[in-house]
Amino acid sequence: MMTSLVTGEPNDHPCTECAVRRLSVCAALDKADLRELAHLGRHVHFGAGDTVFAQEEMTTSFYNLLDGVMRLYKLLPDGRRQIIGFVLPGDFLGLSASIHHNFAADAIGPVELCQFSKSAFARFSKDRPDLLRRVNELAVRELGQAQNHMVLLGRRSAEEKVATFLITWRDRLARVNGPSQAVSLPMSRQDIADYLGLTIETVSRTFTRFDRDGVIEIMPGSVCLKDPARAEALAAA
Amino acid sequence: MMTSLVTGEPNDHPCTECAVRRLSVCAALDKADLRELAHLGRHVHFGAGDTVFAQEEMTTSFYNLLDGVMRLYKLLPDGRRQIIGFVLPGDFLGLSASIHHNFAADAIGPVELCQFSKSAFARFSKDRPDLLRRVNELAVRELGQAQNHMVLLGRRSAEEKVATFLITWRDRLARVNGPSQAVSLPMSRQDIADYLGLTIETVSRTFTRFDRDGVIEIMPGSVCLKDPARAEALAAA
DNA sequence: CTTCCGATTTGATCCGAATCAATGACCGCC
DNA sequence: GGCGGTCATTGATTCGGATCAAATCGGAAG
Repeated sequence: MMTSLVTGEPNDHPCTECAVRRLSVCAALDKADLRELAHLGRHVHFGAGDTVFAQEEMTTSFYNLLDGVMRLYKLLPDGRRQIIGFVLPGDFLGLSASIHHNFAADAIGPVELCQFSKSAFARFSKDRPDLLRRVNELAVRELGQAQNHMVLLGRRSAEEKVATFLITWRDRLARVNGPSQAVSLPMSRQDIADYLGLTIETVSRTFTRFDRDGVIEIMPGSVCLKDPARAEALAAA
Repeated sequence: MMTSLVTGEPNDHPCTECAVRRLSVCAALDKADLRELAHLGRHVHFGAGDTVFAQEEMTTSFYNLLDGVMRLYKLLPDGRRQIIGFVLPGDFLGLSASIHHNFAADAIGPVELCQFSKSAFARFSKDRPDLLRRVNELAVRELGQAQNHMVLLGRRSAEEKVATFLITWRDRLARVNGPSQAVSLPMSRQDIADYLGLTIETVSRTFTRFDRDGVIEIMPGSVCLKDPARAEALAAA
């Protein structure tokens, strides 16, 4: 847990060549600012299952995810877990209303992150309204996702939850990798269950039913969306 | 529905005397800026049950709630409703990731709002990093609330949901009105049910049980927290 | 004061998803 | 190639909360 590798002092990759720049918070910056920001960020690596930060831990850094997938979650004292989101390349990580994190973040597979000291980033963004607005934009987008997820958790059946998850996840993957019929699922069934407010058994049964009904085809580490229209109908209704 | 009363051209109240300033987005502004902002905002009134804006409606304004309570909700095509939050005086309203609202907002009782044209507010905030940071702060706080609510919706029992709601609502009221054992509940049982992902019957039964067990005393339009410690224990576990 | 009507409470029953319990598939590792 | 372990699937049963169905309350209007 929590073994990070710093690959290169300050930041040996010029941000101008960053694969996720157009998706990330950095899209708001011009060349000169990017060059300056490059000195503040460092690349860090975490292995599969590693915890990048724990709930209640002090917030010292912001992160941009460069590669891999992460899960964000909150734990109740008795061990129940709610996954509040999955993180994809380009997503910004670490905004918090307090000086502590109020959720934990794990690497699902190996991940690469661009890490910024919170105070350095705050100093850098202080007089850059474009960057502030961009951070705002990302926070508001996340808020919108959270609101959609509340509807799913509070008012949808197991079948609708799973269908909605597949469609939403496919669309998010498409923004990063381009569209594809194959939907890669790097997270475990337990992760999906904890994201959807279900048990692992219910998730598994629903996948199996969708497979039998020809909506999807289950494959190791992914599913193939055989009938996207039907899946979308289940998700919308 | 949607009949608003504009009380006074531009804004006849000086913002310096605004009762909710310390809670609102305006807390970030100095006297000169406040005076300028006063010209951009106008006070509007809505009656009990009025819809201030509907889901999918174009986003034209931001609002500060001055007085009263509102509900924010999303509807599914078949009529299922999820209330994603209640709004109290000082709360900022209208942030959206798109040009449309992605939820609807109703006045629960009569409400007073301070309305700003979105474009005018954007122009005003453009070169005021302090204000941008304050908007950010409020968005991040709301995001935190949404994340907490996801845990509640996904992983808590009916009893825990109701207890958590009472404690959280009491604490929010306390920030506006100061602490009190009486917890005013201006929203209907149906509203509470749609906020907690339950049915009205389950909410009612849980209230009744808490009353019988001496945790609360049910009163018209409010409850009295007889045993806050026990309620907090139910909410925490 | 009485009537009316929506909001709330209470009761009986049902059902979807959780829980409990094996079994089966897929790894990495000797 | 077999072994142990984790993760996923499948089946049987239970249970919490939903649904269906009446009462009952309480405030507004006359």
